[in-house]
Amino acid sequence: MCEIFLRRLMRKIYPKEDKMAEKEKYEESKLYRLRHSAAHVMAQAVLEKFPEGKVAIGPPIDDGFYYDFDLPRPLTPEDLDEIEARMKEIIKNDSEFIRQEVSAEEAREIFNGQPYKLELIQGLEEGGLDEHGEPVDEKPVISIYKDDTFVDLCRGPHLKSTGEIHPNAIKLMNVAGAYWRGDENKPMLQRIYGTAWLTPKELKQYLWRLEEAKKRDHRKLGRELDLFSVNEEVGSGLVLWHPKGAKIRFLAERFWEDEHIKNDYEFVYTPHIGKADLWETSGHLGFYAENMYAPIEIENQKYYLKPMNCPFHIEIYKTGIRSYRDLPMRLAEKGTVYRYERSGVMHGLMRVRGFTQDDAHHFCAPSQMPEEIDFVLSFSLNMLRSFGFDEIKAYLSTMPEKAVGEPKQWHDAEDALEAALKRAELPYEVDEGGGAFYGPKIDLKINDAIGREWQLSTIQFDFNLPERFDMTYIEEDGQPHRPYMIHRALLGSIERFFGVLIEHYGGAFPVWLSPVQVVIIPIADRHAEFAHGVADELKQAGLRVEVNDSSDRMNAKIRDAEKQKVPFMLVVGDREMEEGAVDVRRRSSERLGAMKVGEFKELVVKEVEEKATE
RNA sequence: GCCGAUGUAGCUCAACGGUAGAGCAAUCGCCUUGUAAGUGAUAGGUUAUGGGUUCGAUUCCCAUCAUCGGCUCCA
Repeated sequence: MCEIFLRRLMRKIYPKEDKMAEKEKYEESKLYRLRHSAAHVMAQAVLEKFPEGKVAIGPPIDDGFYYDFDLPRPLTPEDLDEIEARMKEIIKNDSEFIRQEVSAEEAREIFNGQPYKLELIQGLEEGGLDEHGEPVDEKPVISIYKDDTFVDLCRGPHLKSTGEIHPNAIKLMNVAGAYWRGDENKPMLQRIYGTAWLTPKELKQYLWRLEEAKKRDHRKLGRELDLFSVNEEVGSGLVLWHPKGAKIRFLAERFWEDEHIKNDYEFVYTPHIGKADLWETSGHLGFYAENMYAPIEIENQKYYLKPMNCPFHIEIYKTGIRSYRDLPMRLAEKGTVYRYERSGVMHGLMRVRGFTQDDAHHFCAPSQMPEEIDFVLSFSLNMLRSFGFDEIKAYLSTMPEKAVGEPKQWHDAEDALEAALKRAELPYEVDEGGGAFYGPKIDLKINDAIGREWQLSTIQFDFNLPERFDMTYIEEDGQPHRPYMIHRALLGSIERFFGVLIEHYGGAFPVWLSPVQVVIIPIADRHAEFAHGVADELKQAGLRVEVNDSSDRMNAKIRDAEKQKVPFMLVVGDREMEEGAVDVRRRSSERLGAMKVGEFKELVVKEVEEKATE
């Protein structure tokens, strides 16, 4: 899909309503004041250590706070320990936070020698920008907060005194570089991240949650479960799918394909490169060039690796005269695209340079549009739900200030999108003016098992490309008309989707997606033949089965299967052989006891069909 | 791309200015086992790559590449 050509030009952030309410609630909470206060305490500790240091800003954030500094040397982990220790002393001093309102002139006096603060003061004075560099309407009151020996330019609010911070409920986490005001042309500062909670118990729980998140990190599980790798020899951001990961992908894609066939999609295949002219026509070389790989030159022609599939699908559309009777046309392709990503941004499967989109383009007559939107939204939701994502939220982005196409087109499209959302009874937020310049869109985001939000699907209108490629169809009136075009990706990037899937399930995939569904564990050598017989029977039913006939102890085999997160373990020994049975154990450690092979087979086949999750 | 950290066996980690060691995994045996690790032996590394300093570098310095945590950007 043609995601955001002119995002920087067009993007206007409008606060989203319920996020807004949540944010306000947080900002009024004691926890927020505590974190803000902890940031001040930290800044004092840092300045004591580096008297010549310059302070920038230090707000509370989701799980804690940070503060940015300009310091004479890079901080080390030992420095953090020292700073944290000093913070605890400052807390024990229990000094009061004192607010004072000052004039800009007084503020400049107080923060003489602190260039970042002086810049902030100037911003406040001009009433133009707040501490995040965001525009503000009114000229704000300039306030300072003092505690112990530290004074900071600060809007507040704060705790009554530093003693309200529990010294064992704070922890400095790490140091990172951060640009002053987030601008990469401005100086790089050192940011210290800390976490802070009301009680030591909450801190402990938070650290435990971090550990849990680490355990389900898809990069770690990808290695442990032998799913994929990213290899230095091959190149950064280029994924190697190992047999087990590829098996999961195959199963997911097979389901995806079946669903598309059932829903009147037609599959197409398109090349990985295309001539410069194509990308000129599409506008990519104008707007997207910085994300594209350098051209390949052959016979005096420049070819570019495709960053998107749309131009090819459009060219397929254009190979014939299309009648309104042919529409809607739905062309789908799992198209592999390449986008240049800056070297520091790659992240496992989540952010890569080569990835496959489960892409499709819908071409329809304007009159068909509302129905087409309805269809594509419910199709997306079914797809996501099939993979076990039940918490889905939608984001509707509407016409930005600078946009192509008629406002009427836009509003019709937006209305259709919103109507579809309402019919789907989906919670959604509207990002007014947040659409790309070429059309409004719906993004679908899911919440994973530990509550993190991931964007997967996107459904985007495009009023730009049909124009650029001069696409037409013949209407009832016998005249050529411009079709509507919708880009959509349901899983998004298959690589990224896989990463989310791994983290959502912590590697314990539902049975229908498990690369190995059943491991059979013969207790002694004499049971191996029987075990293989059972395996064959299960394989006949389409199950993915392995027999662990190594000379390991049964316990070791169970441990191994558990670590590989195989959904079912079948122990077979003398008793089972006699009865033609298997002793069933789930990876959840639940023992289902002995059952006939046929009975077990039915159980698993049913779970596969139902796409059951545990 | 930027800031910082890191790069030692397949994995997780030791050690160190005098050319590397453990556990797990692997391989080969022995044991023939009842719901998360039986046991012995063997093999496995130009210490990411390329330079420099040094009598000597895996260790110190520089560059490159990659990874990690962030920033920026984003599917």
